[in-house]
Amino acid sequence: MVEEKKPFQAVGEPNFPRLEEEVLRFWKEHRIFAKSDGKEAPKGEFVFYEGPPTANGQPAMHHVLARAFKDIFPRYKTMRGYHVTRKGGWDTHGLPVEIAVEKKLGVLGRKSLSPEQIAEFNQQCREWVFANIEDWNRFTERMGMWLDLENAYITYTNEYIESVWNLLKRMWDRGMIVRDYKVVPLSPRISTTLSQNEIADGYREVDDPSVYVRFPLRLETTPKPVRDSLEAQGIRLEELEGLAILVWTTTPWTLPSNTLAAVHPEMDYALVRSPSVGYLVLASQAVERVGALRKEGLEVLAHLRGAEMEGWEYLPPFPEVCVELGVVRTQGERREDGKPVMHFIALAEFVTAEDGSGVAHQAPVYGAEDLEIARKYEVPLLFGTDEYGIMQVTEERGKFFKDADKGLIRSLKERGLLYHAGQIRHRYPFHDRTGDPILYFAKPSWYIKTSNFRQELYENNEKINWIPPHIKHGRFGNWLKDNVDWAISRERYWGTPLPFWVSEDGSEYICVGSVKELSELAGRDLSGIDLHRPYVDEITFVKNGKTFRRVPEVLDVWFDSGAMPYAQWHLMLDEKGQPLPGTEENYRLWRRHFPADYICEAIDQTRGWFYSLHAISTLLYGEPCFKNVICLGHLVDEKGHKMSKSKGNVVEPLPMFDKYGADAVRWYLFTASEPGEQKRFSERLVQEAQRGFLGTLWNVYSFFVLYANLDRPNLQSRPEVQKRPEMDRWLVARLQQLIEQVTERLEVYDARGAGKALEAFVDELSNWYVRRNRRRFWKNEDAADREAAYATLWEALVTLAKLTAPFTPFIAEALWQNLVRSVEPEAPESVHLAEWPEADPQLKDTTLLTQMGAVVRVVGLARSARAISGVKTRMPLPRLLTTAPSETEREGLSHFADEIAEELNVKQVEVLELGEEVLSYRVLPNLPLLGRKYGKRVPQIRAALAELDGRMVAQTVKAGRSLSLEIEGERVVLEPSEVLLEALSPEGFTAQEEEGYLAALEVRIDEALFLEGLARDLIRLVQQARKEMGLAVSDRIHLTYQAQGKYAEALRQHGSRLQEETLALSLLEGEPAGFVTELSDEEGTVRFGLSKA
RNA sequence: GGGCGGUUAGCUCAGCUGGUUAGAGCGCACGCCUGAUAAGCGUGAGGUCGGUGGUUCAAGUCCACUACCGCCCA
Repeated sequence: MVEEKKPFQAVGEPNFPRLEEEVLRFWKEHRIFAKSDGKEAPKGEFVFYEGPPTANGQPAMHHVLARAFKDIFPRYKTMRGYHVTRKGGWDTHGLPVEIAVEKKLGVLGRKSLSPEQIAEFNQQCREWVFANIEDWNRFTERMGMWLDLENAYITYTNEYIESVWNLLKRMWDRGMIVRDYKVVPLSPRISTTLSQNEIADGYREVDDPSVYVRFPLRLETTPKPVRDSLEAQGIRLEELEGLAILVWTTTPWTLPSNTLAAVHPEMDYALVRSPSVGYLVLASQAVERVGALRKEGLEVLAHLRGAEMEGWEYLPPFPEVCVELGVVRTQGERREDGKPVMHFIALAEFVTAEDGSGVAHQAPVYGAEDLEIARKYEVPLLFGTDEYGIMQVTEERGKFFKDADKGLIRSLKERGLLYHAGQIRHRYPFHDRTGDPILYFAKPSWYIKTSNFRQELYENNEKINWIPPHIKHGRFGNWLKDNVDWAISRERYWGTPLPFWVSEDGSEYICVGSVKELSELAGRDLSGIDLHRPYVDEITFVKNGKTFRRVPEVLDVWFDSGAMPYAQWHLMLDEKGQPLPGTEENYRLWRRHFPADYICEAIDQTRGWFYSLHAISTLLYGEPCFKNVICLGHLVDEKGHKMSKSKGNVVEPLPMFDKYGADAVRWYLFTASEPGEQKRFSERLVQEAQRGFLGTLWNVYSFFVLYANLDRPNLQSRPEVQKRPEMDRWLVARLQQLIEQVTERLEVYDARGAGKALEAFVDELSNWYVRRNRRRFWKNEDAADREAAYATLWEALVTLAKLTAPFTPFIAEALWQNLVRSVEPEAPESVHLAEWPEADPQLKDTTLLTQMGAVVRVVGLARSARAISGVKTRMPLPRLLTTAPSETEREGLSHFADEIAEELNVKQVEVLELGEEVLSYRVLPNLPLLGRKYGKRVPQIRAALAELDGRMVAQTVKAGRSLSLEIEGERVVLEPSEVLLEALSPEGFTAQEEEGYLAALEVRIDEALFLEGLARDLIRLVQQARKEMGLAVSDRIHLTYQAQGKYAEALRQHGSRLQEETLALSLLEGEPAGFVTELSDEEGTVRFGLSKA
């Protein structure tokens, strides 16, 4: 006999990693991703932007997190009938690449590389960028992320760069780009700009000078508020000969560059008399501390508010410097409007009096905050050093800046300006490669005037849906509110060159917006040229009789990535916003993919990609370029520590995939915590996810296949839902509910909420539906009932395959292939080509759902009661009394009384109506209702209710009558809905009660029940033996036995039941033959002999 | 120094607009089931909800202050 082919492929122990490899092979062979791309999309485009990672490092666990969230919604939307373009992208320029290459080459400063060296360096960068591209591609694919890697945009390509130039040109034309100074951290000597990252590790504790200097005030310029204030305090200005403001600094070498002295507008300042140096102004808070430095008492004569002193002029410590540097012609020169050019008191919020005198020396060349203030007061810059940190002024000229401190302090002393020179210990950054202290230095820089668009940036942000919501007005909103101009230039090599050409005399600039434009300027065709340095540097041209050269800087890489909505399609527009000739198709592609419906990255991108995207689109288009954004929290280790290579707590993704499967990792990441929260990650947690959700789902699936292969149900034509048993109709209703929940959650980008709904369903499916219905799948002679059961479970599993497809694409595919493709040859080739299920409201029987809810709840209570009683489940109990708070639920309990009885092994289930004899009740106020109505009287009402006879209240409520109470002489009438009744455990039962649900077991075991229990013991004994013999579940047997005592009696009464359960064709008393098993205890002894029929 | 987030059971996390006895999973202990079986299920113990003060009939939830942890910025 030829064995018939099984309807379904046998399902064994789950091996998720192997399953995933098979699914990957299937996808590849059948080009499923490409087919999903070509699938009909009646709902149009759902726009997704891939935030480009840099591929120069290894993909790590946090990339799995981002990629999982980037994958789930496009998959979902595709199933819902959208088309999703999943164009990959790579960020290729910038510092991380340069640093990696520098390390590799072992070069240090690159202050002045020759063009040949730049060419070589950039070539290395270009190669290095994709050092790990293979790993990235393999990893992306392996984790089940569908991304078009073949057509990925790459930021270093000429097309991309040209689009970036085009964007810059359009900003340039609108006057959005300016050149200004920016304070950057330099490594002096090599004069190389460092990044924050490079200096972050370089902080050291050092002793630096702490110097208090007198800046003599020019009394003739005393502001009126100061005059008035002093007068009111009885001080005459004329008497304050030699009055000086006391300024503090830790960088004496910057004193020659002083242009302002800053005070806090709200702070209180004191006018004091020093026995040693005369009149001084300093922060009141600092008076005692500063006096102590010179071991003298400072006598406070008057108080001034910081704001009053604004504009008060002083004589700087090195007044000759400003003339020497040619910034002004004479000392004390004034501007056309009569105001001083520099050297006056300014207001600044950042000033404190914690250290120093509460008056901050301002040398704007050497501090970012100082530069801000200088801009505000329109004060010029005094460059006391060059960009290598060499002093250019004073007698210390030619010295390294740090070495100038001593001489300058001596000089201050000679000039009679020094109040005190000491030392302070603080943290200061050093460049660890040169060992030099960092020099903060104002360098000319290119800016985009984003601060002019603060309002627009903020308003456009209002249109974006942020997940989690607090980012919108928190981290991102605040950042926009305090927006400062975007510094876009970098003195680097590997980046998009700034397309700005400057005339030789520095007076004219030209921004180039395309290769074609550059060709025209240069008078030759440049279409083949590499748009990187050094090649673009070599292009010069003459216009209006002047030779133009490119400025040396390259572009901030964040501009590269923020330009991807346009540059990924090589968008090229003219000044009117129309596509340049020949780029119409690019334009069309861009329009179709702008703005994005959804993007997702980790929280560190608020100031990175999220910002650059937002800034560019707001400035050029006046609208946001993404509508929904998930901002992921960081991944940390199990102890909440950052994962880092040095700590050795990094969890590699690929080994996790190989051990537990990508689905398990994905599931964990989706459901572990809110996406915006920091997530603790460890192998153990992934394992938990695998065992919990995926394992249970797999179990149900394998259960189905096991029995379906035996029974061969007809799944092509399934019985109508209305004609199926109630239990099936319940599962169908529950399934509709699930579809609604998952869909609703995914619509609002809540993967976790959807996942939780799936978990709850799978748990109920396994531990309620399958558990309760096992018998219907095994040896069920009732064909209609059996077919209904298979149909229902099959539908549930198929629907689950679809609902889980976006989350766990592999296991979903495995289910689909095995369950659907064999039954419905017309079905889509892959679950990922299937349509998202729609809930059928007709099938969602809410009454049934409520009733089954009560059943499950009561069963739980009864299990608890049984555990307390100590009587094991195998022993039948005569009766369960039960009730629930609502009429509907009580009906449900009656309706499913047989299910409950069987589940709990009780003979009878009795549902008690409200107010029945055996029940007593706790009477509680319905607080949400009563609280609003009675306020302060709630505690009294509560107390009064507790006094009442519960059964009487129950009867009143049952009759729909209101309840009358007497509270402190006043009558209070409560509606039936305003009180809650909770049934209490009746006397003489082992019971559990909770919120109105009750399960009370009658623990009384008579002879008949006892024998029945013993019979179940015997059944179990034989079943165990069958298993030990290695029989198949369908094998028939013959039984022989010898029994004494109660067991003999149990067999007499329940022998046929035993035969039925154990598939025994005969049960004969006699010498046990074949496989022998026995049992002996105080109830008697029994020996069985089993032989295969 | 500023901004944002977090702090709930041994661990990982829920807890909607304030409302009855604060939940889940894992772990632990105990038990059940035995034709989903080298699986499955249940029950139980375990929490002063970081702290203090306030608002309220009622606070894990709202307000103020504060401590600690994390991230970002300076």
